[in-house]
Formats: sequence, C-alpha cells, structure tokens
Amino acid sequence: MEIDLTKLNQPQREAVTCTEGPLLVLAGAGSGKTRVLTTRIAYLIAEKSVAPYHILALTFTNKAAKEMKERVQKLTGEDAGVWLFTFHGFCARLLSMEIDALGYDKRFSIYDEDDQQSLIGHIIKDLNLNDKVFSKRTLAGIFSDAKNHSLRPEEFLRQSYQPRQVLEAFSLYQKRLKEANALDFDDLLLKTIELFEKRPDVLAKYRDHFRYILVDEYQDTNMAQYHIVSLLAREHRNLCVVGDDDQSIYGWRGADIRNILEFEKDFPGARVVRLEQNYRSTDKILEAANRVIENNRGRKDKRLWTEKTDGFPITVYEGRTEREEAVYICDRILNGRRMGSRYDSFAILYRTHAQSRILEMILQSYSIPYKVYGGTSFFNRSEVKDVLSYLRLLSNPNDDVAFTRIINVPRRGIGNVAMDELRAEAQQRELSLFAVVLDPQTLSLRTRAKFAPFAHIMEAAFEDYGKKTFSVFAADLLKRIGYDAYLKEDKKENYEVRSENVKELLGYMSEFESSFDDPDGDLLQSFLSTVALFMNADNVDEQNGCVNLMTLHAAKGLEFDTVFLCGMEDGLFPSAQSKFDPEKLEEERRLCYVGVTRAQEKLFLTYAGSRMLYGQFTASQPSQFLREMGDAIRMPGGSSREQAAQKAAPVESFHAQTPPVHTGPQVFMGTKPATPKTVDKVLDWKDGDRVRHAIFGEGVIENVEGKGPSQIIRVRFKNGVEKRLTALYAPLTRLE
DNA sequence: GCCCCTCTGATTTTT
DNA sequence: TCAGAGGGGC
Repeated sequence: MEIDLTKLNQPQREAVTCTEGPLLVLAGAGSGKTRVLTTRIAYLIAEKSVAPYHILALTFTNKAAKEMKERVQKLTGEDAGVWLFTFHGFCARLLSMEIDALGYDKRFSIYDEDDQQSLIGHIIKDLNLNDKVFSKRTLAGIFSDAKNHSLRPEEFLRQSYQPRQVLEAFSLYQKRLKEANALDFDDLLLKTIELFEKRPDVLAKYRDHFRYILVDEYQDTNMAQYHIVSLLAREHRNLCVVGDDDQSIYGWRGADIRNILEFEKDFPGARVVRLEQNYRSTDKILEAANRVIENNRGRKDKRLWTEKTDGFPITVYEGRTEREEAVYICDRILNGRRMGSRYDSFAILYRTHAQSRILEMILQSYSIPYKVYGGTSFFNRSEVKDVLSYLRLLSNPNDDVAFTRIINVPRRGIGNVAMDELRAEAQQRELSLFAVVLDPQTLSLRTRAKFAPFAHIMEAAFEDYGKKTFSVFAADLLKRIGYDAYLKEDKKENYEVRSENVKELLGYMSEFESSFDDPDGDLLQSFLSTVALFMNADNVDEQNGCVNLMTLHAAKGLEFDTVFLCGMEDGLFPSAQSKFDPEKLEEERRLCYVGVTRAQEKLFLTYAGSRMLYGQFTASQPSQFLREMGDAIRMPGGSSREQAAQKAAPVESFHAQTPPVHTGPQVFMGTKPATPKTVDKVLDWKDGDRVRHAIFGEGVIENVEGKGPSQIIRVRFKNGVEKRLTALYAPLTRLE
C-alpha cells in the first residue's frame, strides 16, 4: 500500500512525513488537521513499517476518535489496530488492566458530574457545612479545578488558601470515592499518572509499547493530560501534537494554553509546522477572523489565507430587541431557502443556551425546522441513568452513589429515616450501603423489611448474570424491578418516550455485546465505562433537514454554509464576567474566532439594542469584537453592492465608527446606536390584524392598549381562547 | 414519605 | 424568566 501525498499542500506533507522527534503542528481553523493526522498514521504504518499497535493517538471527543478511526481505516484498508482513544477512554482502558496496583478493584465505577455532586451533597451534610457558602456546585467546581491544575490537588488547594472546610471536604470526597471503588473523570487521568509514578515497570512497558504518539487538539490539554503524554513520550520523543492556540476555549475547564505555547521549550529541538491555508471559508470571513484574533497577545503568529476569493460580504444587523434579532435571522433563512439552500446548511450560534429560547419561538412561528444541540443527551436521561445505576451496582457493589440513586426507584417506601439508619450502619461496620442491605443483621426489623425486596431482586440478578445474553439479562432484571410499571405510574413525563429510551438502551447493550471482542475484558465493566465516557451522544447529523442551533463552544470543529453569530453584545459576548479579566477576555475572543471560522460562505453578525436577561430589561452596546473586525465587516454608508441587498431586510444599522485596530484588549467606547427608523413589523399592531402566535396559533387582534414596550394587545384565537398579551414579548407574527 | 410551593440564583461543559 | 432545591404541610 502506498500513501498518496500529492493531495497535500507543502506544510501538510511536511507534517505527515517528519515522523521522528517532537513535532508541533499549528493547524489553523479549516486547514486540514484531521487529514494530516490520519495520513500521518497511515504513513507511519505503510512507509515507515511501524506496527499499528505501536501508535497511540489521543483525542478529546469520542466523535473525533471515531472519525479518525474511520479515516485511518479507509487509508490503510483495514482495521489497523492503532490505539486510538479519547484521553479519558485511554486511561480507563489502561486502568482496567492495571489499577489493582493502586489498591482498586478492576471493576471500578466512573462517576460523572451528577454522581460527583450527589456524593458531595452527602459530604456537605456529614461535615455539617453551610451549603449557602459551600454548595455542591461550588465544591465540585473547586475540586475539579484543583485536579485539573495540579497533580497534587490537596497541595493546590492549600496553596490557594482554601478554607479548612474545603480541604476537609476534599479529603473526605477522595476517601469516599476510594471506598466506593470509584473514579471521577479527573481521577481517570490522575490515577494513570499515579500508576506511572508508583510503578516504573508499568510505565516502561507502555513507553515501549507506544513508540509514536499523536495528540489532537493539543491546545485543550490540561496539566494531567500533558503529564501523561510527557511521561510516555519523554524518552523516544516521537510525539506529534496538533492544535491551534487560537481555538483554545476550554481554559475554564482546566485546559492550559501554555502546553501548546511552550511545546518547543518542553521538547527542545521540536519542529514546528504551520498550516495556514484554509479550505473552508471565503476571504471575507477569514479577514474578519484574523482581524479579531490579532488583538490577542501571546499567541503563535499565524494568519489564515484562502484561495476562495470574492466571497459574500459579512452582514451586521442590529435589532431593537432579541425578538427582532430572531425575526431577522428567520427572514434571512427563509430567503436563503428560497434561493435553494437547505435548512441544515444554516447554523445559529450563541454564547449562552438561554438565547435559544426566543430563537426557537420565532423559528416555530415561521415553521422552520430546527434542532437545538446540547440539551440532555440520551445517556443523561433519568430513565437511562436509573437502568445504568442498577447495572453499576451489580458490577461494583461498593458504588454507593448508584445505590442511593435507585434504592427508592421505583418507590419502595424508603425515605430519609431508613436511609439514615442504613448509612449509620454502613459507617459503623465500614461497609458499603449495598453490602449492609445484603447482610442486614444489625438493622432494625422494620428497616430490614423495607430493604428486603430490593436485596432479593439483586441477589437473583447476581445469580442470573452470565447465563443469558447481556440485554436479555438486563430486560429480565427490569421486569423483576417493575421498572416499566414505574415509568407508567410516574406521570412526570411522557411514558412512551421514556420507555422507548429504555428499549433503546437495551438495544445498545446487545449491539455492544456482539461487537465485544476482548477475551480478557469484563463485558459489564467495559460497557459501563464506555457509556460513562460517552455522555454526549448528540452528534451533529449533517443531513437532518434542520437549522442547527448551538452554543459557540459546541460549534467547535463544525462548519456550515451560513452562520449567524447572534447576541454580539457587550456583556453577553464577551460575557460580563470576562470583560475585566484580560485572560478571560482573550478566551472570549478566541471563542469569537472559532464562531466566525465556522462559516463557509456567509456570515451574519447580529445583536440587539436591548434584551431580556434574567427577567430584566437590559440595554446593551454592540460587542467590542465587532469593532475589532474593523472594515472587514460592512460599515454604515458603505457603498458596496450588498447595501442594496440589505434594504430588503427590516432593520439594518451599524453605527459605531471604527477606530484604528489596536493590539491588545480594547474597551468599547462607541456612541450608543441610534434607534433605527425602519418600519418595525413587530411593534406596530392595530385592531383587526391577523396574527399567528407560536403557541396559540392564529388569531385576530381585538384591541390594542397603550404604546411602546408596555403595549398590551388582546387577541382572540381561532380556538376561541382570548388572551391579553404584552406585544413586545408575545411570539407573534403578522399574517398578511 | 411525598408533594407542592416558595425562594434563589444564573456562562461556556470535549470526558 | 425559569429551573432546581429545600422547607413545610398533609
């Protein structure tokens, strides 16, 4: 097999063929990063005769891992046997083989954020902490932050002068995790490092095993990930990291941008390759992106360019309210649709989820199909988590969090009193909750009786396990539990959907079983850890026929023909919390860069002069990022042909005069935008107008009271219902 | 033990 | 605005 390098440009080719020694590939947005990584792997195998299992490739997301696997397979023509994992997946896999060296059982549980918080909740109670000061959320944040920033989180907490209570809570948290034979996400990384440090023989084994290491999205690595890579690669130094410092947007999650900025210091003699040719966007879009990002200090110098010249001008729109902004976006989408664009070629990107609400309302009123990404994903649904918790408890009987979740689901009449007694007993006897339930001699008769049915069910399940196929086993377990009946009774939510989800999970289990081919592995453990690390199952499906709505963070790595970047307002984007912190502001700017570079052909930047935030009217100024784009975006009085096109849109204006673009952060000082004079199709209601409401449907206006933002209109809807609505907020469109 | 109502607080979330 | 949590009443 030969690898075709002719399709690569010069720097790409260099990145593929420099196989020995440390290599930093600075891959700008849309510069063919994945192609380089996968071709490099294929090249190592085919041209350098490296055995696939000597190659380790690490990514951040399951999606990226999957995509790379598929592409490597395509290039090499077989399932190459390359170790291709997410960081966490790799660690979970390694620990499932080696963790007994650290005194854990190989069937450890992986605690996700919910599990973590539930555990922390009990710790707050047990330590009698004031939960106003030390809330679950706060503590979980502090703990994770410590684990992300340091290999010795206790020391980190001490050095950052955390109060005594935090230190106590943290050590109890770690103690309870250990007792539950559980690791949180951060532990997966830290325990791997601990293993390597404690057992040089194990480290030596894997060092020798992984002779070529590749890391994707290197700008997003945290301290622990850096150490893992460093430990494995330090000796042979065949380490290729690919990333873009300008797209580092997870600093708040512990990603340390210094890892990529100082790669050459960490690995002296490292080669640096810059991929600056962009294959995605037009020149106009790249110009705006470059203008913005140049305001950041301390970045690796690079500038994207493209052969795609003569692109559409970028449009800036100001709405008076978020409603107008949304209406404008919908108008543009319908317009694009009339010109032959598919709905799924549009993306609406925003800084916060809260912004999706109004967009959804207006999209609905226009009957535009859309999909919002980033809601509760499949594996996070309560019914799915319930079932998984039963399985988790069977796999790891020490898993107190799983036990606590399901002990009263379905309801078994077990409340605080019974649980308190159980906890006390468990503490006394130094056993897990489940262990006490299985051996309840010391519990009061009354409590014992309450737990007995549960104990019987689980004992029967233990008995059953291994005698049937995986999914049949689970289905039988659920029958015994009476889970379906519980879903039917529990009328909180749609029974059909929830029961369907459970079925889907069972289907997924049987699929997993049939593709499970690790003779030494434990099917249940392997399934549970895969699922635990696969919480974000909502991948963007490219041909879904829907307009795509998501946060800027979620948009990373994606591309769309037309992108609307909305809420381009000071205080929203950049967020108010980032405004006065130069580092945070730079991260917001990178986020803006990411957003802009998602667009292939058309980019719309929109903002509202005022919007409802936390139930309050908030007036706002255009985002400073808009001015930073300077004349890369359309200015008032501009003469170009788009001006004519703009007239079709309801309100257009962008008033800030652009000052020369300085380097470094700037504070917006422009004048307040004047109120646009164009006809406002939203506020100008009169009696007899026919309207459509997003929820109530069609109706006729009976009466209009008052003027301006407080205007109230009375509408009689077709279904006979009459409503008084605040015109400004009601999701209304006029029917001609 | 469970349900309902009031209070509170609020970015972003690859694993 | 609105979701989630905790307190109080049944």
